[in-house]
Amino acid sequence: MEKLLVIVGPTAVGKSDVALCVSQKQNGEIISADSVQVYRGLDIGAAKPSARERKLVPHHLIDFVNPNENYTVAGFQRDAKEAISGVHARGRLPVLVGGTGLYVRAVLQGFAFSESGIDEELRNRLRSEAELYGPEFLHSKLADVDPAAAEKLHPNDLRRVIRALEVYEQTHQPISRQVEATPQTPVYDAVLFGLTMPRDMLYARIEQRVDSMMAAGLVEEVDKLLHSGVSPQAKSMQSLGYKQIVKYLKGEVSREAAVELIKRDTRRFAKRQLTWFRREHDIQWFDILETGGIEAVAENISIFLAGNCQ
RNA sequence: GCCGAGAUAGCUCAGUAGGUAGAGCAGCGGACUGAAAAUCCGCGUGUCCCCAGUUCAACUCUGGGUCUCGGCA
Repeated sequence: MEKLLVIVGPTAVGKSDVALCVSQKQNGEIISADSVQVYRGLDIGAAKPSARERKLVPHHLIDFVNPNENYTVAGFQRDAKEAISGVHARGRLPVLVGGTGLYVRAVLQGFAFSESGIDEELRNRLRSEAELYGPEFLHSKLADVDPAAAEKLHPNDLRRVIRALEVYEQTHQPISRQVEATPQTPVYDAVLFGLTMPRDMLYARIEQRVDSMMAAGLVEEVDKLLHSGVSPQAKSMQSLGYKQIVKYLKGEVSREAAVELIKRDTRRFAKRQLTWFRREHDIQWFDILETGGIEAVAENISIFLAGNCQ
């Protein structure tokens, strides 16, 4: 089984810095597990690693998707697998680092996605049905064909209700079949590390980071993207920082209000990430404050690896 | 200094003919298998400024104090 180092944690906790440090110590290459960093041109808001950092350690799965395209987990799973093999082929250690929990899990657990892609037409049809008859309508429709899935989903969780219906209509199988099809044994010989820090400190870092993104020209970046033809409706533009700045550029909110919104939504996002990763098994957690900073954490991870790599 | 208004959740504020209190925002917890930085669900977190008094019972009434904000000086 291929070895894999995984570093997860909430946004702004310092994952990239730790990963950079560990990768240098361990002869590693970084594979970003980040649903926004994949998009070209979304630099400041996505907090992409700098050119200098990318020169120091090779980074993968950054900057390779057109921001008007819709990238998905299935694509990420495929691309990540390939990237991981590539790193191994070079005799180096792949370091999967990122805050997109679903992407990480899809790789680690080898989710079995069906061959059929997304049927946009079907999706749009279901969406307009929901608009016409309300979310309850779709939910009860799902209850007819896939009662188990309906039971697990709240009628208001339109995304998932629609997805479950899509799977049923496309494959005539309940969505739970996908879950059953995922392998029970791990796909990689993975060691997982989770980074955290006291909540108030994390929030302070988030606010600081948003301020420096603004100072670095986030507004100009979004403006440029829109002018170069990126649709404000594009998935990439729904990301934190972009969504709110688009609103500002449209004149719907003031600059100050947009900044506050970004901060608030990023705090909420960090909380959701923590909830997600808390549930993940076999994570070795490091509190960055308790451990004594980025370098100390990286050192600890290296020590941990040394003891576990035999 | 005088006059007036106020002090209740992290913030802005509502409220109780006396029976230990509730909205919005913020926050906290949770779910999550092809949009996931997305989507969705749940939860008031409180020395009701302080000290006395009246009362079976005071956040509420009375007295005193402290602080804040207006106005006049």
